[in-house]
Amino acid sequence: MRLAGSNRDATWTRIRSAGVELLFKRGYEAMNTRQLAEAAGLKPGSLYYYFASKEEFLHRLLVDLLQEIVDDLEENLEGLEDVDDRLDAFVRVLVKWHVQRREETFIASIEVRALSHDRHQEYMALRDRFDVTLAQIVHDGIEQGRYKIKHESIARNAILSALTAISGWYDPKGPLGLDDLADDFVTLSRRMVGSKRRR
Amino acid sequence: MRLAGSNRDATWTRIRSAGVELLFKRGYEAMNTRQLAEAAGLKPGSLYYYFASKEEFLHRLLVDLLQEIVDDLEENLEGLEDVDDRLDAFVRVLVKWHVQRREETFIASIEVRALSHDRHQEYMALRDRFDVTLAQIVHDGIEQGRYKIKHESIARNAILSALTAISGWYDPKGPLGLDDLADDFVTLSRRMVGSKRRR
Amino acid sequence: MRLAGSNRDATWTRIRSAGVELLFKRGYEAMNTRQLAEAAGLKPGSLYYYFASKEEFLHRLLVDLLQEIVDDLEENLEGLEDVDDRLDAFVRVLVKWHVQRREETFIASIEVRALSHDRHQEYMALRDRFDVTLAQIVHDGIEQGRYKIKHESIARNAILSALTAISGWYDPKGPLGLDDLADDFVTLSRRMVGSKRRR
Amino acid sequence: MRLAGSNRDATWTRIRSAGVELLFKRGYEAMNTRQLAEAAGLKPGSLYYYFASKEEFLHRLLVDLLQEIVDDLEENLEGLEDVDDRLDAFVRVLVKWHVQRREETFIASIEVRALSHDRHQEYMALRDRFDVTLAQIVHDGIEQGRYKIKHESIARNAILSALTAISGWYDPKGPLGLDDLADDFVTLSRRMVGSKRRR
DNA sequence: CATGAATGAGGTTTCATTCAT
DNA sequence: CATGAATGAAACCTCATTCAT
Repeated sequence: MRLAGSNRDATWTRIRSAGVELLFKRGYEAMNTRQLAEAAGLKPGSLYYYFASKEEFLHRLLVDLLQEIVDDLEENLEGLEDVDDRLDAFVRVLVKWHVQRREETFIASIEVRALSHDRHQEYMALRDRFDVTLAQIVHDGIEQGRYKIKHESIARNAILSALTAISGWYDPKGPLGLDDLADDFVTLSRRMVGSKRRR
Repeated sequence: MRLAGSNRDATWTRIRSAGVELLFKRGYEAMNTRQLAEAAGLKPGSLYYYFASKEEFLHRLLVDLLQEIVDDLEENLEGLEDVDDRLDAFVRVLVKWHVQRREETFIASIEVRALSHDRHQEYMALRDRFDVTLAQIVHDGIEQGRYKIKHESIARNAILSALTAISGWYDPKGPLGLDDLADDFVTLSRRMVGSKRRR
Repeated sequence: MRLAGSNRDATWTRIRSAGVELLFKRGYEAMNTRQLAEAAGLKPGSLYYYFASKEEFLHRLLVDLLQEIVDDLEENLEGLEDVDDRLDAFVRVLVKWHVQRREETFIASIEVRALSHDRHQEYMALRDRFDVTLAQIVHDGIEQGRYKIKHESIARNAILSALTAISGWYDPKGPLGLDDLADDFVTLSRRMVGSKRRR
Repeated sequence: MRLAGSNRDATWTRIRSAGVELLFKRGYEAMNTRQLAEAAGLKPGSLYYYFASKEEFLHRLLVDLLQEIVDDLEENLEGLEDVDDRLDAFVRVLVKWHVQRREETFIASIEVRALSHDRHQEYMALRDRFDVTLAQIVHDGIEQGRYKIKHESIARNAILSALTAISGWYDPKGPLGLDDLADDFVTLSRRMVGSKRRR
């Protein structure tokens, strides 16, 4: 039966945020739909009015988030020509997402493995846009004689993994704020690629 | 009955390496004891002569590995006084382990969450030795005016996560060898801390 | 809210024919009310303005159909005295229904089991009229020395099951038409009871 | 844990016969694995040590039975040249199976629909051997001028469905024995195809 | 040591049905 | 009449683990 005042969007929001919390705390396999339902104030079966399967739920979370990040990234890089400007923007955007949407980015970094083959592929196709973007920046920097690196892929992976790891160690209740991280990561990244720019 | 020629150690070795492969490919929750037994050439029930529970198995894997790394690390740092020498050694040891024991280090990076509270604590206590060691190096470097860093914890976490992420992206069938990674990571780390040393 | 132009009878007709199709293709247990609602252009909850339960829906379908057949049968036998005439009429009526209302008769032949005890009884009481009618014909034929049969019940069941099985194998897109089946089944039935009549 | 004296084959036999009874009484969709387990003296999960899924269980039952029938049929037709002899043998074998393994043949006649596409196909491929065999007999009889039939497919389907329907109406506690049915069905079949042979 | 047989707890998912709107 | 939101019961199945043999 229908509870007075219940409504699709509000319920979905409850399910989503309960899901994020559970996934963050316990992980995909350890979280179960009973917990999710309870946290969202529903009975287990009712969840399936909002998603087709537990895995689809995870997938939607991950893809939606990634899409938001990719969009934001492209928007922020739009119009920037200088490689250092582009590197800075890239780093700042990623730091921001890993700090502000820490739980979700953490889930994404770990639970991609839980996706079925097809959904994994779809996710990865989107995720590749990150790597490609960074690869282009690094590559251009080198060609222009602005960056100095032995193996591009190593530097690129090091930068990217340092960024994505933020959600694993950052403590929002600690002394460091978003700006601290963004500034420092900009510095670290410039140093890693051997850029001359300091300010 | 007992298979001819089978003995405790040989069987344990089979279980262990089958477990590593399964944990690497599927993850702890997705791996089940049936698969493990089959891959080790046993029936499920027989596993329990070698461990008390699935979780204990994982724990042993992780702790044994970590102990080996910690031992190796301390051995390699032994006697080194200069911060740059110490940083180099730290980086080289970690790169080596994440390349040579790629699967196990990858498992460790992800499956710590599956450990029960107590075992998690125990593991983390040991793991902290890494951080403390690196923290000391970075701190000394700054005090000696050799390194230049705004927030130590940020740089430290960035270095450590770039190192531990290696097992996630490194492809042993690719063109890069251990030395390539070790050399490059030494360079990257020096740059990150702002060291002047170049060779 | 209410769709323009929708009215009780038209909607019921849609539900009924959607139900027949689904029951024919999937069977009672495999058909669900979501599919039924969708095929009828409604939401699941709305179905309950047209029936009290899924089982009642099935029951109504089966009983209504059976009643139509029984009525038709009695009408067609009305006034026929000769056993061969009566047998012919009996066979022709049943063939006609199993060809023209193939889906419904097929459903009836299989899904009676899904009815609750009481409804099953009610259905079977009506269904018995078939058997009784045929039994009477066969019995009279034997008494009159027109038919030659060892065990009446065997012949009766054989005839009846051959007739009801038509809806299981008849292909309306195949070469055989209603008349082909009716004529042949008349012949077959006469032969089975050992009637001398040939035309 | 293991109950004293339990053993694979004996348990499977219990599951199988419990399954046959339940499928006969309730049908595939209405029977559930809890009932099956209980009737077999097991807990539900233990069933899956004996089959991979409920559907696979049904499939195995049906295919095993069908294979036995087909084998028996071919054995009994072996060496028979005369069409009437062949028809007689065909009928006697089918009557025997539908009387002696009444429950299983009944299940088969109804629950084929519950099989998934692939398993349905496999089953049907085997089942076709019946039809082909009977078709050949009827066809030969006609060519030899021994049988007289208008549309072969109609007669063939009528004979086959009368035979398979036996398991639906035959009451083993009633007055009719296997021989009564076999003899009568031989007579009925000969009459249906218009054979001259009487004894 | 190892196996074969089974358990028990829990997992995800399905579905007929209800009822406020 | 119809929908939208949810329920509750039950379905099939998985799996770490136990223990007699």
